[in-house]
Amino acid sequence: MEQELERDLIDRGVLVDPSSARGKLLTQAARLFRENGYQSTTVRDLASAVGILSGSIFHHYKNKDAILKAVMVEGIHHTMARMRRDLQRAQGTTAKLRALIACELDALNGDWGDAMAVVINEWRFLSDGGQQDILALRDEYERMWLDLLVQAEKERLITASPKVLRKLLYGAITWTDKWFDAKGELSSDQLTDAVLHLAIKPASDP
Amino acid sequence: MEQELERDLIDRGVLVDPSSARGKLLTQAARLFRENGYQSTTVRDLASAVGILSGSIFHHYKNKDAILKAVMVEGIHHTMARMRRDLQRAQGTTAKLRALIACELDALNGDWGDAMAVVINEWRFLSDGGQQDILALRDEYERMWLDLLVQAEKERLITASPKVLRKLLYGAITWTDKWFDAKGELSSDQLTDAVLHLAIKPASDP
Amino acid sequence: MEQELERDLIDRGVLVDPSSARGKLLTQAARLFRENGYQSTTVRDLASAVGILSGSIFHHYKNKDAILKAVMVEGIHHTMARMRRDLQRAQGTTAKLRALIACELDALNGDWGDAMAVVINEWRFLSDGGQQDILALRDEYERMWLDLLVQAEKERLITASPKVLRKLLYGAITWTDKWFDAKGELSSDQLTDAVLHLAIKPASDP
Amino acid sequence: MEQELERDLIDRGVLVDPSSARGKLLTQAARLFRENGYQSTTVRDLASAVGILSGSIFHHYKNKDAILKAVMVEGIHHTMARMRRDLQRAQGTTAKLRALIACELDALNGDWGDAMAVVINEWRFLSDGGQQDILALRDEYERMWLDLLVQAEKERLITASPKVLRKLLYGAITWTDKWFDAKGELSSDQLTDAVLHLAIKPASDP
DNA sequence: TATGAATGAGTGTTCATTCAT
DNA sequence: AATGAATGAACACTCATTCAT
Repeated sequence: MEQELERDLIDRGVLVDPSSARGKLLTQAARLFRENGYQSTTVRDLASAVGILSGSIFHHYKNKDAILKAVMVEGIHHTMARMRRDLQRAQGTTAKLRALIACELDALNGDWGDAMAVVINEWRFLSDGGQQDILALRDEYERMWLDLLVQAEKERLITASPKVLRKLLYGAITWTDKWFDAKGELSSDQLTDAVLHLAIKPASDP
Repeated sequence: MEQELERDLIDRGVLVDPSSARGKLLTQAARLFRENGYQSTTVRDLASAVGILSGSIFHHYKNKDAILKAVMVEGIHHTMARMRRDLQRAQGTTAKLRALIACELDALNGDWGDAMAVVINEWRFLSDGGQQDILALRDEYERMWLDLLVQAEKERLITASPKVLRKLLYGAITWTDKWFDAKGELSSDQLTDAVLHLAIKPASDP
Repeated sequence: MEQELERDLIDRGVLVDPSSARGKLLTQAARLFRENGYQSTTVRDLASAVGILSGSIFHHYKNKDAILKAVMVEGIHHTMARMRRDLQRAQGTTAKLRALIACELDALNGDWGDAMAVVINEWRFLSDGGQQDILALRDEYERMWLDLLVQAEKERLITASPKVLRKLLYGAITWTDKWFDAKGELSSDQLTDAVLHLAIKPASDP
Repeated sequence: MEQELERDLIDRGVLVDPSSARGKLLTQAARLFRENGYQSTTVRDLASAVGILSGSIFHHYKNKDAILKAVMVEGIHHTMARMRRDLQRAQGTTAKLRALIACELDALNGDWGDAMAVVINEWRFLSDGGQQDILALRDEYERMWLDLLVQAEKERLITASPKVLRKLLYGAITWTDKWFDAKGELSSDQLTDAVLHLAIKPASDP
């Protein structure tokens, strides 16, 4: 199911084929950037992770910054594609909100979790130019959230302002990267519910 | 009032006098580490920010890592002192919870906001030894939060588990560093309330 | 003849080809270390002596210590190869002893004299790890001396204990590095005889 | 006995009083220079060894080079004084030669051994000016040896030329610093005899 | 004499990037 | 595409020396 989604994006040229040389490089870069940070990961580290020499990296990407940007673009595209699909499938505002939260949480844990973690944690190391280029993508991404929260506000599901709530939720969700362990006591579903209930209080029993 | 608190800590040797050479260095280091990140801030940057030459830095601190650690220790000590005081002043669990949230939010905006932001964002760049040393301090800090949330759970003010809720709140609060502007439309008080209501449902109108 | 010996060692990978980049670096390093000492020779000195920039040094050797170690290994290997060959050629204990003395004296004056002088004079600047690695080589080297001196003792050619005599001879021989001039009045042969007669009383006239 | 010799030299202003501040500094400098080498010993090391701060060193000596020179001057003066005395006491050329050897060996092991070891091992780190100044002292020292060896040659006690023999003996003797242990199996007396027999072969039994 | 903060040139080392092969 | 030697600017850190107090 997930693979279908990916295949489609690759075929349309949005994502890089992960079995290609560039794709392998991106996968390893995402992993290394997440594990050690962008600045602590050397071009040599990247090269040796994919089995080539450092000089060869620059046949694939102009410079290190371009690799960081490419990792981020992959991460955002992938997450957005899933969000669009899951949003459509869910019925009702609360269900849709739960879907978005689940997507964003899973984005940090699933196959493309490395890339999305890089978007969040290494953002400030992306060059100004790179940030500009990606900002449009992020705006589109955020609009999906805001539109839904505005709807939730109309339905009086939430009390805080959509903009503020979104940012608080974003912080809470992205920080899970630092502490949540999918194999621990707390399940992904329980975590999703916990986050959902930050925004929406469960209907009290009468 | 705030200054009294600080003066006391300085006199007791917990904090460095900010008017001393070491103090000035720490203040500037906190600012630069926050603005540009630990790794992107060079020792020469630090030196020129306090008007000395790079070699002189090492008369005050053994190495760059020691400066990072000192900044963090300052930040945590300062925040903890305020938390202890405000916790005592507040009456009732809800008020105490609001006090902790306010402290943590202010910790990122007040005079020592730079240092506290460094604790959060540059943690992984601190050497293993440094992390060990500070961990005890952080534990003490987190215990204040957990004890209060456990109490809130007993009083059925919160529904999520204290541990999970603390981490979600921590993420939401620390992320404000990236978007909240004290001079913007949203006041500090309003932000504090918004965070409080992530944890506690506002009392319903009778 | 000497060149054959060298060529063989290079082909077997024991020695570095002196016409390669690494080899040139080693030759110059040996010379500079001998002339100015290890600590007084900067990496920049080494680089400029072979016509590259300082950063490029580290493509060939991990660090400065590795260069020192490599110089020493070259020196010892070269000297040992000559000692083995000349020992085999000489007939009789006295002739063999003279051969060893000549080898050790020449080791400080010939093409690889710089490297051997570095072994003697810069030993204490080699890292502990490096010393460990080379110690095995030195042991092998010293065993050749000791075995011969033990034989000489059996034949009553020498009176002092082999161990003590070896050390006294070692000091006398290596110190020639500081005063002996091959182009001076005293010839190499005469010097060799002088050292030989420290150990062995010249045959009395009948 | 030894102390009388020292006291006399101190009173005549040749040596520095070891109980004075300068004297303590020199004693510690000799020890540190011997143990770690001149270049590896920092001015801070010297200062902390005598319990002062680094800046204060320069009230006693103009610079680090002056300390090295002072250590060497002490060492040579002390050794020469002993050599003069013991030479006078000994009767006969062989006895005198044995006395000189004993003096030079003891110079490396006795109270002033550190200083004399520094003369030998750190010589090349002394500035050119410093070397010039000390050379006269060393010449005087060496003349005592040469005069005696010339006499020994006349008496046909030795076969090698006095100049060459002196240098070979110097090498053999100074190298003992690296291996001889006064508490080991070999006694000082035995070592002295061993060195003596490098120069003079014991009369063979008829 | 002693202090200790400051100097400033210098050290070994790193690393993204280039380029002839 | 890939190599790998070379670049060169930058880095954290060292240390003999100075000097106002």
